[in-house]
Amino acid sequence: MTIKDVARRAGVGIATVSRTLHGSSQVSPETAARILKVVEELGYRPNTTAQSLVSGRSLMLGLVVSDITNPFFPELVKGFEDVALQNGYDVLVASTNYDPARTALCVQRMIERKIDGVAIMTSEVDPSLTDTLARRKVPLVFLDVGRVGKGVSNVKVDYGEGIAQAVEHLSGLGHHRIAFISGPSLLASARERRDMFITRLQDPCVGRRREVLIEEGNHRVDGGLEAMQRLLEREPRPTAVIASNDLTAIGAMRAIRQQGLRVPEDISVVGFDDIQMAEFTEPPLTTVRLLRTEVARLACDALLQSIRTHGAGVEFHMGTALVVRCSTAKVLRPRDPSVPETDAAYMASKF
Amino acid sequence: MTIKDVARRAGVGIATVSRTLHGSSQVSPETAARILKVVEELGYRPNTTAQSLVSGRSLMLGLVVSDITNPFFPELVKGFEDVALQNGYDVLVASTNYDPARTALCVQRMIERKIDGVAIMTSEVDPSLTDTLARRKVPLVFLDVGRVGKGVSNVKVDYGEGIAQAVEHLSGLGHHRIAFISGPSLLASARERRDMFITRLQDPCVGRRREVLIEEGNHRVDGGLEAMQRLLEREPRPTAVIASNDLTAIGAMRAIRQQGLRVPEDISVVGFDDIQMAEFTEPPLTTVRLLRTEVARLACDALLQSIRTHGAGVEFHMGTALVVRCSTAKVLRPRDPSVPETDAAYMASKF
DNA sequence: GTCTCGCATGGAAACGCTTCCATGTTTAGT
DNA sequence: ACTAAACATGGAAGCGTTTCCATGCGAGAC
Repeated sequence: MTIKDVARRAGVGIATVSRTLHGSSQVSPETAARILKVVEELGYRPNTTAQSLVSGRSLMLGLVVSDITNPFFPELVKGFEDVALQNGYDVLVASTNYDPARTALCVQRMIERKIDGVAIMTSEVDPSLTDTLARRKVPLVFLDVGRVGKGVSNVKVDYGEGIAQAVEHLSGLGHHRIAFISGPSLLASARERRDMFITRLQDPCVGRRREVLIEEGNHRVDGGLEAMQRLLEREPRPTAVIASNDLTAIGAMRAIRQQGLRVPEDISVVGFDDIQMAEFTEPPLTTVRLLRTEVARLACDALLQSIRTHGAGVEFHMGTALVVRCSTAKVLRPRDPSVPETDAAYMASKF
Repeated sequence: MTIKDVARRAGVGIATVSRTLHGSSQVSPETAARILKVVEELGYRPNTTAQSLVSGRSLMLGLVVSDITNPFFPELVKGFEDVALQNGYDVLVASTNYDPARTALCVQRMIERKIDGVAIMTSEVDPSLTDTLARRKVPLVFLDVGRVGKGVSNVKVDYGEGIAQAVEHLSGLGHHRIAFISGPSLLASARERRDMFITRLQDPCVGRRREVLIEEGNHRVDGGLEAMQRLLEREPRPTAVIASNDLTAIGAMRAIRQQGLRVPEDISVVGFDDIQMAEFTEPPLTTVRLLRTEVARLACDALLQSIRTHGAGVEFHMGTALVVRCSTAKVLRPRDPSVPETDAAYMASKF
C-alpha cells in the first residue's frame, strides 16, 4: 500500500497524489476529490520514514530525563508530550538512570534518527554530549543548566524565589530556628536552593544573623530521613525545616515521627516541587509548587521555535508558588532567639 | 556526512562500506580496517531513516499507557525501555490521558512510522484500534486484556491471587468484617479483583457466608476517600478494608483519619500495586505487590519474540506478593461473627 | 597452461516519498 | 483568432541505505 497504488487506482501520477495529500492548490478540485476518495477506500497512509528520508526531518523530539520513576519527571513527560503531539511531533523518551553511558547511547541514537530537537531535563548534563548534539546542529533545550545560544534554549526555574517564599512563610509563623536539608551539593540547582536559604536567613528584615542549620540529603526519602535525624540531634532543636525537594521532606517527616515528635505541632516542614504525593502525605505537605507540566510545555515550545526559525534559542523563566497545606504551623511559643533554649526548656514549653 | 563520503575517502565503493559496517566476512581485513579508520575519523554514523526505509523496520517499539502521571505507569515505562534499549530498539511513548481519540492518533502515527511492535498497557482498549494494528500485522502485547494469537501476546496479572493474599492476611489477623473498595466496574481487571474478593469471602475455610461490604471507587484518591466515607456509615463498621489499588487505599486512610479513627488500630487497610508511595504513607501501607517493572519487561520480551519469530504470541503470567507494612493489625478483640454487632457494641468493645 | 571456482569489490536497483522541471491544456487579453 | 500566461499533471531525480548481480582476479585442479 504505497502512493503508487493510490495513483494507479485514481488514474493519476504519484506527484498529483502527493500534492493532494499536502493540500496543494495546484490540484483541480475534481482530481483531488477522486484521489481523496481512493485514499479513503484503500486506507492509505504515507510512510513517515520515506518522508523523513527526503525531508531530512523526522518529526520526532527527544526527551531525556534522569529517571522516569522519580515522581518529579512524569509530569514533565506529560507536558512535553502534549505540546509535541499538538504540533505533529512524536516523542522519543529516554530515561537515563543517571548513567552517563546510557545517556550517551540514547542521544547517539537520537542523532542517528535525525531527531529534530532534544530536551535534556536531567539534573546533570555531560558537556561532551551537548557538544555532540550542538555539532550536529540539533536544537536543544535544557532545564536550568543551559547557556542560551544558537539553537540552544533554556528553561530557568527560579529556585531562589521558592526558597524565599518558604522562609518567609515560616518566619511569618514565628519560626526563628529554621533548618535546611539540601540536595546533593554537586547539583547546581540544589546549590542554588541552599545558597538562597543562607542568604534569606541573613536577611536583616527577618532578623539578625543566626546559626545556619544545614544538612545534606540526596533528594531521596532516605537521605531526607537521615539528614533530619542529624538535625534532631542539634540543640536547641530547629522548630522548622525546609527540604530541597518533596521526597526529602517526606523523609524528614518520617524521622520526626520516629523520634516521637509531631508535624507540624513540634516541627514544621516545607517541601519543594509539589509532587502529586505531597497532597496525600500525613499531614499534607506545605511545599513550594513548581509547575513541571508548564516547564515541559515551555521547553517543547522553545524547541519548536528553534526548529521553525533556525534562530537563537530562548530563555524562559518559571516562577514558583507556595502551597500551604498542613505540615506547617505557628511556632508553639515564640521565643527570644537571643536566648538559646535547652531541650528541657523546650519540652517544658510544650506541656 | 553519508556513506558515500566514507566510501570516497577510503577509496572503495559504498557497498563495501555497508558490508564492513555490518561485519560481513566478505570484506578483506585490510580494506575493512581502512574503512573503519575513515569511519572513525569522520565520525560517520549511518542514517537510521534510510535504513528503515529499505528494511521496512524502524527499530522502534511503541508503548501506550493511560497516564504517565499515574504512579502505576512510570515503572512500566522504565522496565519496557530497559529491555528495548538492550535489544537495540528505541521507545515511542504515548500517554493517552484516557482519551480514545488521542490513543487512535498516537497509534495511527506509530503505524505510519512502521513501528515494529506496540505494547498497549492502558486499562481499557478500544477494539477498533487493535483491529487496525492487527490488520497491519504489527506485533502487539497487552496487559491483561489480550487474546493471544498470531503476533498478539498478553501479560496476565493474577489479580485474584493478590486479593486472596490480602483476604487471608486480614483473616489471619482476626478480621471478619472486611470491606472492599473496588475500581471502576467497567474495568475488567477491577472487576476481577472485586469478584475474587467476593469469592474469597464465601470461602468455607474462612468462615461462613457473610454480608459483602463493597463500595465502588475510581482507582484515584478521591474515589477511595468517598467510598470509605460511605463504608464508615455502615453498621457495624468494617474492621478492615481492601482497596482495589493503592491510590484508593490512600484515599480510604484519609477518610478514616478524618473520621477520627486510626489506621491500623481501628481499621486495617490493604492496598494493591505497591506503588512507590505506599512505603511512605502514614502508616506505611500493607499492600499487594505487583512487579510492574517485571510486567513491562515481559511485555517487551513478548514483542521482541513476536518480531523475531513472526510466530504466535505468548502469554505470560505474573504473580503477586503481599507486602506487610504497618496499615494492618490484629483486630482489637476477635468477635463471634455469628452475632452481628451493633455500633454501640463495637464501640464498647474498644474501651 | 587452461579452466573453473571462490573471493573481494563495485555498480545499480529498490525502498516510498517530495519536488523540480517539462508538457499539454485551458483561459484571458488584444 | 492568436499569443501569452496560468494551470493541471506526470516523469524522473534524489534522499541514504542495503543487497543483488556482475566483474575481475588469483589459485587450485586437470
